[in-house]
Amino acid sequence: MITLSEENYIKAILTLSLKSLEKVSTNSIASEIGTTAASVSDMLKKLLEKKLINYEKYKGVSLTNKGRVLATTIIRKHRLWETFLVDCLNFDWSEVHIVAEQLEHIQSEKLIDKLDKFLEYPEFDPHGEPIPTKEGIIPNSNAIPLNKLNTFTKGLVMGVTLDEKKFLHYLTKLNISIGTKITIEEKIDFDNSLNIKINDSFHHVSSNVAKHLLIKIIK
Amino acid sequence: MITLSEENYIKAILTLSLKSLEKVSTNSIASEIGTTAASVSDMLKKLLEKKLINYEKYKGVSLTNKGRVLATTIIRKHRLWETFLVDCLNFDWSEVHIVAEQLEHIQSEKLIDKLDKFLEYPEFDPHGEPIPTKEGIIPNSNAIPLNKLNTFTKGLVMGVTLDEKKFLHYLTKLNISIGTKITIEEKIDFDNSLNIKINDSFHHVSSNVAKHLLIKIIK
DNA sequence: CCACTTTTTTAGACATATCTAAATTTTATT
DNA sequence: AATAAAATTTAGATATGTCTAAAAAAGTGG
Repeated sequence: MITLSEENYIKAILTLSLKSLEKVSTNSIASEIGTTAASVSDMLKKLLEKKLINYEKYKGVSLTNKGRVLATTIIRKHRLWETFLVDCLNFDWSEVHIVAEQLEHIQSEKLIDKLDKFLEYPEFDPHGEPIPTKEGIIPNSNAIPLNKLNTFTKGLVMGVTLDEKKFLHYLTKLNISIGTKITIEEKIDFDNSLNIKINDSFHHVSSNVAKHLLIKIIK
Repeated sequence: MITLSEENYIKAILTLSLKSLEKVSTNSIASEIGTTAASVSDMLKKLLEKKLINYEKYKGVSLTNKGRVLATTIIRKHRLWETFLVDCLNFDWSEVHIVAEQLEHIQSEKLIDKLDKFLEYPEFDPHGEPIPTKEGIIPNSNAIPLNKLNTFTKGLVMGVTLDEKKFLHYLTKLNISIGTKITIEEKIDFDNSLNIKINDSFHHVSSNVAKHLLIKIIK
């Protein structure tokens, strides 16, 4: 069972992860949530225990795949509820946030699927932010395929353009999922394959893999 | 600030109050909520502190006016959300309860007013239960005016049919509000006035007052 | 490379909400 | 009215999530 408080931390960690390449710091989480570094430190132990984050003392935090899926789901719920509040209930877009912060924690997959359908599968919330899919993918405007990036460009994986079991399985093996940080280390002219850095380890991927990975450039 | 847990207790107390004339017992609350009598005992102290209940050790519980208003609001929210789930999202009426149990605790008066409007001010939820008004009145099907009741009939005040300041002020003075238990002690033929028992004290009311009080007969 | 600053963690409290087991009060029965 | 049974409360624990203050680790500049 994941508590409301844990959900808020996981969401904050994703939000911060999307802003920079660095691992997320205890202090940044504290200021994002509006609490103390001590409280964050306590909570990180619990989140590690539940395998929602990767965490070493004094070394910062990143989300595990499980954590990323959870965080994305919460953001999906938040943005769908915001859409409902503005489109159906005629709320002003500026006042929906606090209400959606409560609604995003309602536990019912069925509810959110039915709400999605009722709203006719909106792609963007009232603030223009993309609504993550049921599968945990954050559809992205500024995301471009990995093979179009220049050497030494850094970016975050925002989604994939191929929904094939073997492909997704391969990505998992490479430790690539939504939100994973990738740096282009070298482009090989011969076959358009790439040497890339995934988190802290180096890998080689084919052009065919690269063209199906959507990346948002950061920093 | 009222916590989620406190809201659940207050709601349970109203539910039980509407079923019988007796003061609500610790054990009945425990089985309604699904907890132990010890936990209920602890919580009752907190609710008394917050002036949401009338409570004396070993003597049972009743809601104060403040508590009744809160409880009615929660039921209003619950029933409006159930209506939304069934009418808009095509949930089956049998599966909405657990989701509505979560949604009923969302804190936003504006949200519930707008939802009410969106649903076009429904009078009954999908289970046929009346939806309390914004003012905390539980509209009632089987409620009849106090002056139509026979001697020694017992009932609960379900609403009023006169929305006049002086009238409501007078009811407050008599300690009458939604959910108050009334027994007809004597009907006076001369002017159709009544001697009634309100909770444990006796009062005399005019025919004019009696005809504007809606009562649901119990037991 | 050593001292200073910043960041992070730990230690120890506190509040909420729950539990089990024991004590107390009320109620029912003989 | 005494005693047994039932209901209720208290005592003492536990778990979550928070805090302040102190300790420890990491980073920074002369």
